[in-house]
Amino acid sequence: MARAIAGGRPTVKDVAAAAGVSATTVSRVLAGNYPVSASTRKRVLRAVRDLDFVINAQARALVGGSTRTVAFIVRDLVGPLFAYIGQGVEQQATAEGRVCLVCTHHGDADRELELIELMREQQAEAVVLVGGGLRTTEHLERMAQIARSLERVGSRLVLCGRPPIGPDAPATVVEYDNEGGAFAVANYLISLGHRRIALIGAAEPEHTTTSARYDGFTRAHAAHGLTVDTGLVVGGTFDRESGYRQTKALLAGDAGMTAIIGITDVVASGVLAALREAGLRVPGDISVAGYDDIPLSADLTPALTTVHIPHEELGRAAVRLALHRDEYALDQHLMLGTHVVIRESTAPPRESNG
Amino acid sequence: MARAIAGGRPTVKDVAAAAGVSATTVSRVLAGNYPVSASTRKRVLRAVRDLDFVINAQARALVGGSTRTVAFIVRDLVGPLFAYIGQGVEQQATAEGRVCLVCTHHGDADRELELIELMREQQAEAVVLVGGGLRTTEHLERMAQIARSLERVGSRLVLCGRPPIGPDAPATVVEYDNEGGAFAVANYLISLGHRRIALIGAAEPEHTTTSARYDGFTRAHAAHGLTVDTGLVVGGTFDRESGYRQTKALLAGDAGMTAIIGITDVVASGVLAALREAGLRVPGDISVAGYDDIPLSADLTPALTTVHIPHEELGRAAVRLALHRDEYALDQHLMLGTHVVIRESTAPPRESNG
DNA sequence: GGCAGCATAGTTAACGTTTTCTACAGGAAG
DNA sequence: CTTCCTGTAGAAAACGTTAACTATGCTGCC
Repeated sequence: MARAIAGGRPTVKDVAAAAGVSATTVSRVLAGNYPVSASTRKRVLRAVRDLDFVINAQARALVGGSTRTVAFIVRDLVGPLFAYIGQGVEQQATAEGRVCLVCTHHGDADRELELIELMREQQAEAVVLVGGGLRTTEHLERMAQIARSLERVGSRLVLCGRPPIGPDAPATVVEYDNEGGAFAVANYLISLGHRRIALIGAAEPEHTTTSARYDGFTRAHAAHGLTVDTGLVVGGTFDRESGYRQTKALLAGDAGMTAIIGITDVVASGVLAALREAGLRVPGDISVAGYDDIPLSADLTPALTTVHIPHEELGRAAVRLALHRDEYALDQHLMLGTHVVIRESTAPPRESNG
Repeated sequence: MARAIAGGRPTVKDVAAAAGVSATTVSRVLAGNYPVSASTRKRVLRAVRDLDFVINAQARALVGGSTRTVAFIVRDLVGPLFAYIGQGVEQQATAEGRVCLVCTHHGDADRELELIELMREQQAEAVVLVGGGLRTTEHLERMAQIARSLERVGSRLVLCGRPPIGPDAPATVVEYDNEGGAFAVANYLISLGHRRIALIGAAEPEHTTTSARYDGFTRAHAAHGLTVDTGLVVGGTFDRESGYRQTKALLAGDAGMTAIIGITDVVASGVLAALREAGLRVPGDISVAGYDDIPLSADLTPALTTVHIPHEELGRAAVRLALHRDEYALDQHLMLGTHVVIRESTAPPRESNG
């Protein structure tokens, strides 16, 4: 007892001395992987409590081979989308007895690479990259190289919500059906009778998220024998402000749409604000839909029809697949489904002609 | 090169062999803390690149003494409040060259204690506890003991957004003025002329956050010579559903309040929903305020008057103080200010009698 | 020319675990 | 009464790195 109060960190040796056994025996009592007599076990556990001993995870990892650590690298902790995926990662990691390292890169691709390197130093068993990234060939090649680097040291690169980097790169990929969700929501609006549907925020064709959603939007039109009026497809960024501004512009231009799809829920919230300001009622005068199904969307007025992404399962699956890649060897590329969540912001157009 | 492709994780020894030097020299080149000739350095760095070597952080920590790791333990990753504080923790940790471990306990106090233990195994330099916790003497005593345990191993317990656990417990505390914010918002409503103000969600008197807010609420009344009608102080959890249900109940009971304060913004969003459903206008018929100033509150209709908490600075300060506790020795208890953010959900009562 | 002092580099012993491998009982089987 | 397990325990090596010494040339100075 005196020792515990006096000294620094007690070690296995200290416990062994206090219990009158060898360090080996202490280790075995703690691990429970070797027969130890009941009386010895009792004495050891007593000493552990008395000294307030905890094992040194670093030392254990050094000899044991594995750190039991999963890293996740994310743009920001605060975005609802990222947070939910991160939540899934953390939960699954915890469920698998792993500890979670987290880093943010705030959209800086170079920083992202640095962080991966850092996680390699930390000997993370898996490195989960969350959210979209650059699609330049240079970046992809660097990423593939990193995937190989990680594989060499027994770790695993996991792409979560981001398309694969190449056929030969050893990486686990967990995507969601971005194009399918866009198809579904556009299809739903068309089925309601809408014929002139605007898509706001489809700016960067190189961005994987944007282009997949645009593709689904187009395919839905084609499926109904319609063609997309490119005048109704406008760009912008992923924020609220952008949705607001672009909606104002469309209204001013008298585009004549009966429905608007925001490229994300956040954009859609800006759309709603602009429409409200213009005195238009949703969904009476015009229907609005979003994408992502972030918690905000249920709280908007009216509650937003949107596309649900299985955020949390995305994170969980990422960790599960990566840690059990022997069992799931054939399944290292997973595509999770999306579906439309119908709320109050959509209705048939005023004069239905469908 | 062949070695890098063939083998497992290259070690300092492998690099040393490839560069024709000793392991010590490699270590010195990497650390840059000892003179090494330019030519040697070049050869070593070359070998590092060729072998795609990264240092083993565990082994370094084992001998070097420090893991350069900060742990933060939080209720959930997804709550906006926690996420922002977590963001602050992560940023400051990164700025200080530390790596961040994250765990969630989902409100389970025992799990929280387990996690602290786990972080002690991980040899985290600081263990940051985010958000309110229980205030029972038993829990406080256990917490104090943990603080001492951590101190013995050179780590540090940090309470972030939670009051101190006791004068003798070695812990860093970064609070925000919870009581003051509650006073301010209640005072503001009273000044507008409100006399019957409901407080929704003040359920658990043992919860630190709840009780501080209730105290501020009471003090504001007292400052104006008013007494709180306990019939207007109702319990519930911290979610939207709770705000919704409790508001319904108050309306049904004909409580006659002219303003409602939600214990959090999320609760307040439920309040707004219930009022809207009842056909009451905010702030025309009734005023509503929240607490926390999460991003959602600006997007609600009407935008919510609330109390701003310096979320991110809370997290940053927590890490800063803990890591530099030699410099900030006298300053290990910090109280950050809060202030009311007036938006559109509050106005004088319909028949002002103030 | 001898010697202090500096710039480099290497040797060796830690750090705190786990994992062989070895050891010694006591009991069962022959 | 050996012999051979089986149950329990310890000794020593290993994990990958760093830090405290030690060693070797040099340079420069008396």
